[in-house]
Amino acid sequence: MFRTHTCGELRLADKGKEVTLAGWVQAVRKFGSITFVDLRDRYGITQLYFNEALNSQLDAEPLGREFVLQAMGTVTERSNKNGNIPTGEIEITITSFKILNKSAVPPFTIQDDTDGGDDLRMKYRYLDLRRNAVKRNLELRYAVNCATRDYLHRQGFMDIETPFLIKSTPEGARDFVVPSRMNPGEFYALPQSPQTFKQLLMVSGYDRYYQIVKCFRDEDLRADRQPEFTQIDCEMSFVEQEDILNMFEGLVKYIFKQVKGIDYSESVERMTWEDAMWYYGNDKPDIRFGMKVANLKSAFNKDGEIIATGELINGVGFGVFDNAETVLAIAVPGAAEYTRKQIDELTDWVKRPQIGMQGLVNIKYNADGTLKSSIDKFYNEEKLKAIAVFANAQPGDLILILAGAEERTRKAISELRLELGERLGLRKKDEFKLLWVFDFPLFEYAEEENRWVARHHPFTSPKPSQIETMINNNPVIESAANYLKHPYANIKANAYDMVLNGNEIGGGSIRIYQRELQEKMFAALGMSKEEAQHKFGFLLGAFEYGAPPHGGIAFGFDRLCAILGGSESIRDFIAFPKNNSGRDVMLDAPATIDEKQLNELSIKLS
RNA sequence: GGAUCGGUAGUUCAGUUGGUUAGAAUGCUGCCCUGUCACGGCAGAGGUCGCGGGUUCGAGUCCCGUCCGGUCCGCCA
Repeated sequence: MFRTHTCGELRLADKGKEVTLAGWVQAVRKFGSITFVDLRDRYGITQLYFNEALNSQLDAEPLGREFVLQAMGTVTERSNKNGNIPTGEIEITITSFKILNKSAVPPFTIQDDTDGGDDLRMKYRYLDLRRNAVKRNLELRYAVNCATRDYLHRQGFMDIETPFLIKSTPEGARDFVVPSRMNPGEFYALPQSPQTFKQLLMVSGYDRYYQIVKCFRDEDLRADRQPEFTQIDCEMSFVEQEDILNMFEGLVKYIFKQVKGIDYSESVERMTWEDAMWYYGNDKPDIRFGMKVANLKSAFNKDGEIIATGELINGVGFGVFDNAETVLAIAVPGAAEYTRKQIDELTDWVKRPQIGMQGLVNIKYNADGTLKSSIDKFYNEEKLKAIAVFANAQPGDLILILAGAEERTRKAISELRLELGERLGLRKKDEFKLLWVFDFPLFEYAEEENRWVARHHPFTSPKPSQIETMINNNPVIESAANYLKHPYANIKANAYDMVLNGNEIGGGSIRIYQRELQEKMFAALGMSKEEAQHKFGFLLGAFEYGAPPHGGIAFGFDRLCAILGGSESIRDFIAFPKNNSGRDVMLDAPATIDEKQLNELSIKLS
């Protein structure tokens, strides 16, 4: 037997027991003829005490960091206790020991606050994974996994595996492809999601399906994006949007409870996509804080009622506002006392190419009610006051205004809002706020191709009231400049996203389940009948054999874990992640393959 | 495809207007130490300043190119 106990379990109550421990040498502290060793395993650290009787053996077989050691001895009460670790009241007085394996000197310290940089840690990931900090993340991931399976199992969901070697489809992200040796010149694709398979399972009658499954997308990476990632993929039959929202906010609340001990008792907030865009400039707003966006240029409010705010800023000869398509403002609470330097710095921030604004207008709504702005030349105090009130500012607030083209300005004000929320400490890591965003547009206009693309995916159903609009109108866009006037631009989808603290953690839809509507959808996306049959014939065929109404959702598992763990980056919640350029620096993959392999696959490199 | 920050000892970093022998901490090696737990003390080893080119009397430092890594934009239904 290699061990009787782990390195994390012995306590004072075990005093006097004869035990055998096995683990890694965390640290060696030698004092003349006695030696202390911290022995570590997955469960904790236990101190070993080697007295003078073992001194000569230790001299002959010196211990180094990360050696694998088996040690036999007696559980003893310490004379000097260590309150910092759970086993700190005891030590093992060693009677004999055996080095099970030696270790080279590790390239970085195996400690919570390691001295290793990211690159090095990834290269030696198997050492990095020994560290508590990373281990805790993987434990959290496993807890989320268990809670998910537990909840879905109890709700009658079945885990059914779907294939990884499937067919490439042009819609959506780039596919990773795999050459077929037995079918020269042909390729499999790795799934971007099991979408069509889970829909086929609905046709087959497995009315509650789930899978915690790898998905693959050959697109550029980010801190929260990996080329292979894990989804909690779910689908249900005989459901409406409301059923799905209830079922899966139940799942997320259950995860909160099981993993974080949080009772998320209030109901999850809901917001239409239009409201999200209007008030936050963003389809995944962080609603942990306010600072809603005010549209100074619009003569209408969000509901189309005339409010004539455009009069506030137009017609005074301030070209920046007069010529802008959109003028958007946020009131930053308590920031009226920002210095010139701080405001200049914010101005530089919005001028960065990633944000791309020309400048930033500010109005200080001082605590004493006076106003001071960078546009005093054009607006008297009365007008400034009116703007401030419209932007929902209180005395003491700083109003920041961006002007420019609609899409860019919305995006910029959204980024600015998040940045200030961050700087003001309004985005607390331990505060969790869920939000459903729904009624997304069904289509998006793809400028390069002058056609419609599915905003979610081509299996998403339109709102029932708009099916007629979709069927009765020609999808062809006559004039690219006027695409917004096309009836398709206003069709809303039966689609919904779950947002957590400003991150999209899940998204789904009620699907199309009639062949005719699905064919119309493919046609709307510019696909010929033959093309649709060639690419999705299996699905269209299945829809002829009694497809039930169905819908579902998929959660980004890695991202959900990262947010619950208080991290921006998903890499530390994945045991073996890829780097920024999609490389595995430990394996040094991807790599070239030899001529023989290429020949077998009938592949010639260009 | 683009922007931006970084690359100096095993590791994490400092290195002034371009100027003597490139430093610190930590790790590593050796010796000393009977109660440490970030042990301590003494001594020592350790560098193609990512790579290539240029400017200069002289380059870790300036310029150009390139490779590698981080973050972001585009992209990611």
